[in-house]
Amino acid sequence: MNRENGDMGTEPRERILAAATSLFARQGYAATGVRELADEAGVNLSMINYYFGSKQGLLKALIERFFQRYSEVVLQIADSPGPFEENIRRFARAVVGLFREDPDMVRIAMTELPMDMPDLAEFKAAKVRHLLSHVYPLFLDQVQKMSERPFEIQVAGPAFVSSITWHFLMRPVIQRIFEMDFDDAFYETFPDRIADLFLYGVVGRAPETGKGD
Amino acid sequence: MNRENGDMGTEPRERILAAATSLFARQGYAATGVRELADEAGVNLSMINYYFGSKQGLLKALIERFFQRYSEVVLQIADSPGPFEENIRRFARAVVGLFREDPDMVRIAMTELPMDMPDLAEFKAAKVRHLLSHVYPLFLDQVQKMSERPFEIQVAGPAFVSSITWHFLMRPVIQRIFEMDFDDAFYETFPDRIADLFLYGVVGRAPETGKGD
Amino acid sequence: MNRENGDMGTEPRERILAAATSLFARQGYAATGVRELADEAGVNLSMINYYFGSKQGLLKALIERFFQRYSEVVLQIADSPGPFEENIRRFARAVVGLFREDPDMVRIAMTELPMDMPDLAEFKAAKVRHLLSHVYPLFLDQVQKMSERPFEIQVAGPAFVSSITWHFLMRPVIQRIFEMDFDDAFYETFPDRIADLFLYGVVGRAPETGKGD
Amino acid sequence: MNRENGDMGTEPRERILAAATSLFARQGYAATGVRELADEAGVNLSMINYYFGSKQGLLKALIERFFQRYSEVVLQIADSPGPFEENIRRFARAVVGLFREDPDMVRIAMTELPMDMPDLAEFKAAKVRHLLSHVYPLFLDQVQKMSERPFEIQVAGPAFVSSITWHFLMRPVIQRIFEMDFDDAFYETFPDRIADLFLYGVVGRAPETGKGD
DNA sequence: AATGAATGAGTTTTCATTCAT
DNA sequence: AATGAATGAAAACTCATTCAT
Repeated sequence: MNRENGDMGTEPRERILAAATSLFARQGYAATGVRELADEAGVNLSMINYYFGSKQGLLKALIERFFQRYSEVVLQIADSPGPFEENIRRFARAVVGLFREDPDMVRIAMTELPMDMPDLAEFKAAKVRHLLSHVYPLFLDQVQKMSERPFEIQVAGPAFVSSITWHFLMRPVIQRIFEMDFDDAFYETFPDRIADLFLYGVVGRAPETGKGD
Repeated sequence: MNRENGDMGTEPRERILAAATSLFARQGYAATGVRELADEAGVNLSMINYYFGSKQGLLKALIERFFQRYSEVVLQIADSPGPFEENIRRFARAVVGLFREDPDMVRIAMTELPMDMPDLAEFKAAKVRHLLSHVYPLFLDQVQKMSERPFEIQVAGPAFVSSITWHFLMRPVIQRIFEMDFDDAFYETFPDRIADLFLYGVVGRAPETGKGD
Repeated sequence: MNRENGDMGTEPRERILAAATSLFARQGYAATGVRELADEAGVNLSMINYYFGSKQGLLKALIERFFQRYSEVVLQIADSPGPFEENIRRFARAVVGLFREDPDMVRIAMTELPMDMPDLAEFKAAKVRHLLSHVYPLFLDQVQKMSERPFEIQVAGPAFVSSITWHFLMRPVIQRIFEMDFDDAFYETFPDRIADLFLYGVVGRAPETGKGD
Repeated sequence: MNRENGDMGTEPRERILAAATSLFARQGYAATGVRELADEAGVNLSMINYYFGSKQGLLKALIERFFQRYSEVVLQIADSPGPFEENIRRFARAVVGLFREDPDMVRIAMTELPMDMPDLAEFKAAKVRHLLSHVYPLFLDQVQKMSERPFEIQVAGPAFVSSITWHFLMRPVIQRIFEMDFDDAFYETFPDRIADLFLYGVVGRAPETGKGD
């Protein structure tokens, strides 16, 4: 064994997935070569095709894994619904928790849609639609009654999701701009900050429910 | 004149920029070939290097142009500040107006950051920082007083920007999910919906200065 | 095995080196294309980059190999020095023998210095300096005593080397001019002719240790 | 006039020739681009083809000019022959004088033989043959009588020429190796050193004729 | 006489993938 | 399971030259 990097204890297949996650997130799928990938993973070039059939297959495996986890997290909330506000907060906490586990995966799953993979595009669309069909019931009925304004899910839904996702996509940029670091303490309150903002806006009334438990 | 496609009235240079905008947005920078680009623009392959030096130079020109326009729009508001709420609404309207002009550019400018263009990354970061240094004063002081909760610009700022940007990045997906179309009528009210959401949240009080309803 | 030309017995790497030696010598490094080279070697185009990294890497490998051999030959003489005249003759014989093995290599190693390979230029300069530092002691001390005129190594050294090298560089031209052929018989006496000329000039006294006549 | 380099007083045609001489000598004909050339000369790109028809035409003009001058110098000596030794010395002085005027030209005329210019190759060969037919009579008859050894023009001729030419081709290298500079003083004695070496060798008898006059 | 935009064939290099071992 | 040599297509880019002005 004379490999030069990476976590050599783990399986080759896992090492490839880890290397791909890192490189695809940093450089993009199209801009990352399989040779570079094999080097980073410390495996032979041919192993990528051996395990995943093709570079495309590797990306597909990555994205499927991400949505698998996403589904688990979301459906768990959908299966035991509570009051509206609590749903929002649980959703924010769960998604933030998931995204923190592997921010690179977020970028890949959200960003990459190779033009020559229509089946992957369809797969993603189907997954998202399926997720939403479970999520919206958590909010839609209740918010219609509570809101003093007409509620447009096509506007509010993406806005809520984006306020979490965007944070992870742009985290390096945001950190540089505000010359700060997002540490564990920040992420304890972050989901509730997001939920508060979504529920009451920047100038809205104080929430009765405490943040960060 | 024996060109074979594209909008032949405009200049070659402009046709290349237009083709690049469309293709980069749809397929990504790395996945788009210069041959494909030249075909789409109806120009000779060499014209890309002739006008822009390299494929990278073309991307840079594209992004610089976008931020140029972005700056103009934002600084125009910053130069004549008004009350907090009005600033938010003007900002939302201006940015939505700009993004509608060329949604493809939004995707490119926000998404593409080729690993081997550190100068471009720095350029973008500098532009954003400069913009923000003009924008935040419009909101920061006033919102601190108005808000009943502690205000965190690092959370609320990106959330506000993302609620607009994300809409344009994900528009095709959102349209498919809700089986609808974003027409002119929608965009008349959209900026104020975004502003309302940011100001008062989904369940917040009705705005007095409602627009479009 | 379905290769179409060249000497198929040898390894691809060697075939590339052989083809490059021939083509670079005949046409020059810059004027020889990698496509042409791959054809001549009977290998796939990509093999050149596979084995040598780049066209430049191929040239470098060629030149390094030449100087490697040159060093061996010269240092072998330097390691067992004899009387001055004998040193000169042994040097001439050794160098002529080396150059005859691969005249094309001589041309390449002496002529090619691509502007964009400063490291190669430095490599060559270092090699030559190293060689000379071993060679000059063979002659310098003794010739100073023997010569009736002041001895200038900067003039005589290059003149001696050039009288051998030039022959191989200009051989095709010389052959055409004198309408003759340089055969084995010629090369048996050639080194001593060169040595005689260097030692005694065209009108100098006959050498006692004449060879080949 | 907003040109950035070169001697702007001279004609465009001359500036192109000067730039080509410098660049071809440094980088080689094949490795020098016409755009680079036009920049160096401070003329428009198209002027090269306008004046010389093609890049090849430019090289041809350069080489023809060199051999024109070479011929003049050599034939001037051939027209007024003297005793053998004097011929040798006059030849050396004349050629060194010529080469010093434009060392770059020497390199180009001696080195460049583009494969796709057979007419130029023939032109050069014809010129050289013509020159030699005038030069050899200066030496051949007389040296045969004087020499104590059999004289081989095919060996001695090139050796004599090379001892001068090589000096100019390798001058930068030689200077670096010996950490010295070839100044005017050096070139006053250089032709006679070369002639001495050719006539009597390194250990031959002292010449009666003084050097450097 | 002079320009510079435009051309198309050419360049070197890199790519994902395959295959014999 | 694993290797690494080999492939052929495609990549980005450069070239000398031409042409309308």
